[in-house]
Amino acid sequence: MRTAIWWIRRDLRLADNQALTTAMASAQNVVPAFVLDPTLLSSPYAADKRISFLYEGLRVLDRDLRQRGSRLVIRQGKPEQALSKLAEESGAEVVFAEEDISPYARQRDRQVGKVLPLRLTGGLTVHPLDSVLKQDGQPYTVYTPYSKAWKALPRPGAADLIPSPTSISTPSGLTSLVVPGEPELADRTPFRPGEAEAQQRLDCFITGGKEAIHGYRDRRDRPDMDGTSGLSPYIRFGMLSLRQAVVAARRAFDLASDDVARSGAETWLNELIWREFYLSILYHFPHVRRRSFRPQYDSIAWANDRDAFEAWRLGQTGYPIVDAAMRQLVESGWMHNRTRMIVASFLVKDLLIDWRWGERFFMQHLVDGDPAANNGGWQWTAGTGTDAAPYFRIFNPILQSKKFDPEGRYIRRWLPELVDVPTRYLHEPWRMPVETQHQANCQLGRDYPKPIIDHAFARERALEAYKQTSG
DNA sequence: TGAAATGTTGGGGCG
DNA sequence: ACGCCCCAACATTTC
Repeated sequence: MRTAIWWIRRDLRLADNQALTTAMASAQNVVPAFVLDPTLLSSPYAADKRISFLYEGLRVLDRDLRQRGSRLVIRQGKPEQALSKLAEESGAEVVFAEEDISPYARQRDRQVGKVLPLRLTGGLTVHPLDSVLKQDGQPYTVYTPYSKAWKALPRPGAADLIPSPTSISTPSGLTSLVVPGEPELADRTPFRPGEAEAQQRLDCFITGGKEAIHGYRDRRDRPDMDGTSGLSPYIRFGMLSLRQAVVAARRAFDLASDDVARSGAETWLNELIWREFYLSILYHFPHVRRRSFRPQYDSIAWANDRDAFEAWRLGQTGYPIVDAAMRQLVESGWMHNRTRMIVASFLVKDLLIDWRWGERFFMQHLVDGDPAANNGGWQWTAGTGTDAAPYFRIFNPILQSKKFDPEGRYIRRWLPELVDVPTRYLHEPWRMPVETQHQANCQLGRDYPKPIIDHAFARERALEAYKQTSG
């Protein structure tokens, strides 16, 4: 075959890329193409910061391609139309792409498949999603048995990773749009896009000792520490493949000098498997995108108070750990995983607001926003999903705050109005005597809100509301 | 990948 | 010395 299109979607990398490799093995010329899809870019789930990260990532990918004698071709419009036109112009006979599994992606790919030969390859996951199944052929719906089955399969090693091609032959003369974007938006997140940046972060994480993956088990739950990998946006856009990450986890395991270090590597591997588990859930149960995995929970009598949602969204609930986390999300496009659970529990259980409101808001702000992982996380917290927390498992935002941000460094980082509040009042500032409020330059109700709800009351209300579903 | 309520145990104060 | 109470610490059960 003379020419093929490598259609890039969420695989912005040259190394370990099965779609690119297959295209190059099948055709002499490869056209790396990205389609700006208005349906995705103007979706109610779109996020400015995530799109900026994507656009910057495309610029970096274009530079990487040019170093190999190729270039990125950007087009706009409905993918089936844009790709048909590009195929015509370039003489491409086939389109290769890494499989994506969200309901929209699958519907989109069906449309493209109607007008062009579309060959989908693996690469989104380590194990193909229909290869991790129970004995009876049904998909797993509980994490632990899923992870056991996942780990029982042969795992890729370093030798299985596909190296980056040294040169790619691409026909000249094809027109390309300039990547749109506002770099100043991208600057407001702590993530610099690109495959090289992803590799560098991965290397630091794997070889960084007790401050990195080898301390991961003990540090990952502490939002006041730099204890996580910070790789989620890169995995989201395929600047790092899950295979690469899993191989690195193994390497970290082998480098580990004691049980703590080994369990750090094992814990991180489990997080990668969680990601794959939720991809599997969305693939096998696409209805979760709109509804509860367990139908009886679609009948919860949500309070859905708009003012309460506003307070949550703006980080004005009066619970410092919640508010700090929401400010972190909106300002940086990222939130620590522990606080994701805390704010989600607060929205769903304390404020009794439909988890879909929170799911959408997260998608509108997270640089790493991924439909499968985000949906899985929200349904887990809401107790409506697979492997769900039982409905009565309700986080106490004060205890969580004391436990995971004991000195309040995370709270003070994101809530400047509380910097001078003594630590003993920081997790529950409403207990602060008036005199202390003056000394701390923080008058409750003026500089920082009083709590919008009493947790003990909210807990009882949530238990009652969930009980009504007879779940 | 909770938290609260309830139960149990054991040390120490005290009459 | 003994029984009784209190309560912290821990365990178990319940939501």
